[in-house]
Formats: sequence, structure tokens, C-alpha cells
Amino acid sequence: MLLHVNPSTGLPIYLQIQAQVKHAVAAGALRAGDALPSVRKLASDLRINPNTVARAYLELEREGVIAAVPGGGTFVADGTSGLLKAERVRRFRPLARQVAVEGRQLRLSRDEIVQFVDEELKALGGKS
Amino acid sequence: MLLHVNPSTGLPIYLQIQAQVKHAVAAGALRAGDALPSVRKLASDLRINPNTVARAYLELEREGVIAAVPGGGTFVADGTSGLLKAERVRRFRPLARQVAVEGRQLRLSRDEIVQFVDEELKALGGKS
DNA sequence: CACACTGTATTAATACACTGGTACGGACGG
DNA sequence: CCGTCCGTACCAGTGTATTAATACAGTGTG
Repeated sequence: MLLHVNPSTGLPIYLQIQAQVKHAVAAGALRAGDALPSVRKLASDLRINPNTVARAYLELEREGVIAAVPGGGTFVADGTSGLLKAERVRRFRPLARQVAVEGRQLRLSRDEIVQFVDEELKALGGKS
Repeated sequence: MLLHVNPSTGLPIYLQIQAQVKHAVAAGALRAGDALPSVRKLASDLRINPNTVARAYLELEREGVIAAVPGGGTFVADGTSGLLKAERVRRFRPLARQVAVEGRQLRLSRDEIVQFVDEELKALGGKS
């Protein structure tokens, strides 16, 4: 569980943490039940305030990616519970549309766009 | 050129305008050389400040989507000039990665994710 | 030149995002 | 129990995003 943060990137720190945790989970580097570094530990490692880490964890919990137990620790959630597939698809569509529009704006062909997305999917770990 | 804006959506107005123009261009509803509504006209139609429209146009111009001529008007740019393909691909990758990660987080299969993106691309107008 | 239109620059009011300091309540091993 | 770890809540400060009011500058027409 190696995280790094760049405060001068413009992107808020808590979003950087969020993105990296999400990526690690999606890639299988973190699996259901795995413990995340504690709020204080990670904050100390990154030289930032515990609240900033807590905020990142809070939003990840809202999205169902992780589960925090007060006094216990924070763990990767198992995706079993949660939303109906229809709802998940509904949440995904705007993002899919954005990729389509941006890709076309960059004058990429339909095939290229699809291919790039598929490459990133493969990079996450091919199956499922 | 029909635009609508919802001030209470949380998403900044200038971003809503940006997204809709981008979508219209990507979908071919607006073509290279077409005139956009003037800053004041659109602002008046939407009951917002001209500066807000100007800001949306400004960023669209930075991205090369449109071209503004002071005193003249604002027009859809022809994508001919501009960035090298390598650069365009470089800009696209982070977005492709984000779709991949989010899609997986929503427990969609690789095929489903690719398919949803392709559907949005088709909805924009199939060729190229 | 006057005029009516264009986009642009400057400045300001306001709200909210972001981060941090600090204190609180629960879990767990001595 | 007590100390130490956990996540959490509250509050303040700083900066920046968002929108707007206003004035400026270029273009084209009669």
C-alpha cells in the first residue's frame, strides 16, 4: 500500500488519495477485507493533516469502496452489497458520454477511443 | 443552437455551457465555421451575466474547440490545426483510465464498459 | 464619424473548498 | 483501569472558484 501525494499539482490532496485507493482496489492490489493505513498513520507518512485523509476515506465509504469501523480501522469493502445493476449503469453513463465527447473532440476515431479504454481495462487486470 | 442551464444543479454554469457546446460540436450539430450565439445574446437568453458566457467561451477557445474574433463573433473551429496526435492521445489517457477504474468500481465487466462507451460514440454520429 | 454590435479586461462580492488544530468517544491489549 | 491506538466531530483560517458590475477595445455599416 504505497501512496504518494503531490500538494503542488492543483488537484486536492484528498482527491489524489481517493483516486489512488480506487485504482488500487480496481486493480486488485487491494482486496475485500484488506486493511488500509490508519488515518493518522497515512497522514503522518504523507505529512498532512489527519482530517484530509479522513475526508478521502469518508467519500470512499460513501461510494461503498471501503468500510470504516470506529476504533477498529478501515477496510476494503466487498462489493457484494449495494446498488442494483440498473443504478450502477445509470451512474456510469455520464462518464461514458464524457469520454466519448472528449475523445471525439481530440479527433480520435471511434475505434481508437474504444481501444484506449480497453487498454486501460486490461492494465487493471484482465478478467471479470 | 438551443442551450439550457440549470443554476441549482451544483455544476457551475460556465461548465454546463462548455459541456453542451462540446457535445453539440462532437455530435455534428455545430460544424466548423458555424457561428455561436454572441456572448451578450446567450447571456440574455439564459438570464445570466455576459462574463459567465465569456468564461465558457474562453476555455473552449483554449481547448481549440471554438475561435473568437474580437468585434466579429465566435465560431466553431476546424480541428485541422492544432496538436500532434501523440499529444492528443496523451491528453485522452487519464480520462480513459478514469472510466476504466470507475466502471470496474461499479462492478461492470470489461465488455460492458467498452460497450457503453461505444454506444455513446454511436449516439454522437457513427462514422470517422 | 457615429452607432450598434462583437469579444475582452478589471475589479469586486460572495460563497465554498481545502486544510489544519484540537478535542471527543469507542476498541483493545497491558 | 490505563495507555494507546482507532475513526469522528467541531471549528477556524486561508485561499480560490464562481458570478457579477462595469468599463474598455475592435469590427463593420451608413
